[in-house]
Amino acid sequence: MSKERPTIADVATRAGVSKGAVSFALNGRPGLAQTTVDRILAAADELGWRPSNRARSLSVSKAFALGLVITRDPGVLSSDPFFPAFIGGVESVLAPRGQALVLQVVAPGEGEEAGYRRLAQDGRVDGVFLSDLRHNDPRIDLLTSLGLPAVTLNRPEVPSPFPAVCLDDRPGTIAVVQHLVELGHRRIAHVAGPQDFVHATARTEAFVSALAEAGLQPAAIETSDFTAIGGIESTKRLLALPDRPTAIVYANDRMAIAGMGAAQQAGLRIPDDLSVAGFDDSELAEFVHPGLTTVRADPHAFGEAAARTLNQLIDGDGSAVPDVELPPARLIIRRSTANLEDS
Amino acid sequence: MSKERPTIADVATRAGVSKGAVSFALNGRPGLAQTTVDRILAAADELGWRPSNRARSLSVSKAFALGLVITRDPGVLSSDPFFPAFIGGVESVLAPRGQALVLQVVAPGEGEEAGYRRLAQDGRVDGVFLSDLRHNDPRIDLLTSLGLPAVTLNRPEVPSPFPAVCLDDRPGTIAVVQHLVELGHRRIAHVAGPQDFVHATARTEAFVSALAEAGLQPAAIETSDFTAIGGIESTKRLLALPDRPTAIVYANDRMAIAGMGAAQQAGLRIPDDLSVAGFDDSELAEFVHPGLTTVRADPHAFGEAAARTLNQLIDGDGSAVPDVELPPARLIIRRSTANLEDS
DNA sequence: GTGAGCGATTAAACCGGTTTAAACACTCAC
DNA sequence: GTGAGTGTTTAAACCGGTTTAATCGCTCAC
Repeated sequence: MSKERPTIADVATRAGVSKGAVSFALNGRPGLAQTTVDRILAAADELGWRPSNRARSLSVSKAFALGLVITRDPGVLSSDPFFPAFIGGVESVLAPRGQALVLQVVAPGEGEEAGYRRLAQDGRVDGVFLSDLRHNDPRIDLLTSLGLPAVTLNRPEVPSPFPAVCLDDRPGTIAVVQHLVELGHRRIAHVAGPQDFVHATARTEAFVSALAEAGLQPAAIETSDFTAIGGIESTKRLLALPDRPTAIVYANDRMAIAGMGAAQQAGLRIPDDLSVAGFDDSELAEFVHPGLTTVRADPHAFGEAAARTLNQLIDGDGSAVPDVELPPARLIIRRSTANLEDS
Repeated sequence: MSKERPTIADVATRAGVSKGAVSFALNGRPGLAQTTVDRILAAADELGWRPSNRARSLSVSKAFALGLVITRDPGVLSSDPFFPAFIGGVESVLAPRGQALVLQVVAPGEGEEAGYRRLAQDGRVDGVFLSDLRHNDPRIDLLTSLGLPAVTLNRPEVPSPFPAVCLDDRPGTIAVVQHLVELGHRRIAHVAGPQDFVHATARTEAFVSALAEAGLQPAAIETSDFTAIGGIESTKRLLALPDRPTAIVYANDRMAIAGMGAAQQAGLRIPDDLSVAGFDDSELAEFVHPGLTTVRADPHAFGEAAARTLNQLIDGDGSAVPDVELPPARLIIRRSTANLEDS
């Protein structure tokens, strides 16, 4: 067998037609007799021919790939349960279509813009996912000026030229608060994520409004950074409060688990002395001691929906692509939250 | 300003030379007068021209991209501290060279081979990283037959056609065992990873031989799967042993943290009743309660070295690319290991 | 019998680079 | 003055597809 892979010309010769005819047959374009199409496809099959991505890329000016730029410190990225599952969902859409995923991990503030710019200018991708959406996110204007299609994960507050795929974090957060209120808690604090992230403020607002719904005020709100160390520091400050909260709602599991460790180290028993809830349902949440009450979304479905939407936008005829709303996150109750024994 | 990006023909016209001359100038090939080269580069600069990746890909038959296939359950992949940092290291090498990273996440046993095949046949990448190397790894033959260059992360026991980039896990494991022995432990157990992985057996063997060095036998060896749930089950079995071990060495942090939770749930105090050590130094290791004694490698450097080596192989003239040996992992002592109070 | 009309097919241009072989200009030796 | 040799430059082929415009063969109407 020859080592060289067959080209469209080989198929054409074999089927006794022109290159153009093969191209037409492959792409199912009308204007060819059915018998000819069959003959061409058979020839292609016998030769094991698959059209060259590179040649197609050049002639149709498409990359057949999508891009994901993760702007995050590698240390923080690890133990983030979102991206692996999200990427899995994306791939489940891309693979059957023969598309690829180009990934970039850049440190915050350092080369983020350059990352997108490179992806666009090198023509590496046909569109990108805009994850970790920020308020007044500069990337929206950047991508607009680069002419690179995009899909935002969650919805920016200002009208955006891009379709949004949304997984509402609020119902989950509200459920956590209601759960704690039902358990009798009245002094409930919140450790929030960085408030420049849309999903972080969404969780914070949901926390506040759910409390208000119950006629309560936040015991305190600490703005942290989603990291373990940040969670610990915030926790220490909360525990040092004159009127110590009886429950803490963290904006993610990592801060919650770390915060739980800090509380335990300070001699508090969980959940007897302090109830703790997280957000994400990361793998460890179930298995730390005590198991962490948290909120579980479906990042895999998120990835699927985002990929499908982005492809719609790319393939589209210019008509607007509708936003997608995913089913909200669910409360997962474990041992880290319990009845308030005495207030 | 025109929306169209300039092509090599535009630059040629502007500099008053032929397309070929521009190509020569760009690639620094000899045979052009210096003054001409300068003129061409100036023209390219003024036009803001950057050669099209797609066109180059087609004519030189290269993708200017590397591939990483992660064969892992997304649930297990999350909270794995290795890959984000590894990818960060890879990118730090690729970005300046204008290369991209194509990522695939596939579930174990499901489409792994297809993943590599697709990457190769679509000409998406010029080479791939072979991570989570297994014994008699079928991917080595697969890639050989696909003609796709590769670098193995760690060294297969059989001679391989690919260069290996190695981070020896043994010194770290040995250090853990020595540390425990010095603390007075004599009944030390091990929770291992799946023994088809090279790095898993390396840790197990190091565990056994380090104990032997101290004149000891393993209290028990549980083969687990690197997951939290697996770590818990193994831990329960170990704790139910007639001669319960006083220390457990886990093959990764995730199993260690989950195992620690299980032990605590069973009423054991750590480290008073049981010492626990992990492997990886994941973000949470420092912050769980008590802080986890573990072993820290440098996945970022691993990624850098792997990318550099793979590029050497791809760019190379066919001469052998030497294996790379990275500095071994270091022991990080925290609160989860302590003196044996009474034996 | 001729031309219009139509479906099927193809030749050739094109995408934007790289690379080969040939042409060119110039100097130098004999 | 001719030929060889050297250093520059270019025209054209090539990579492997897609796409446009033209051509071909055929039927049918008049």
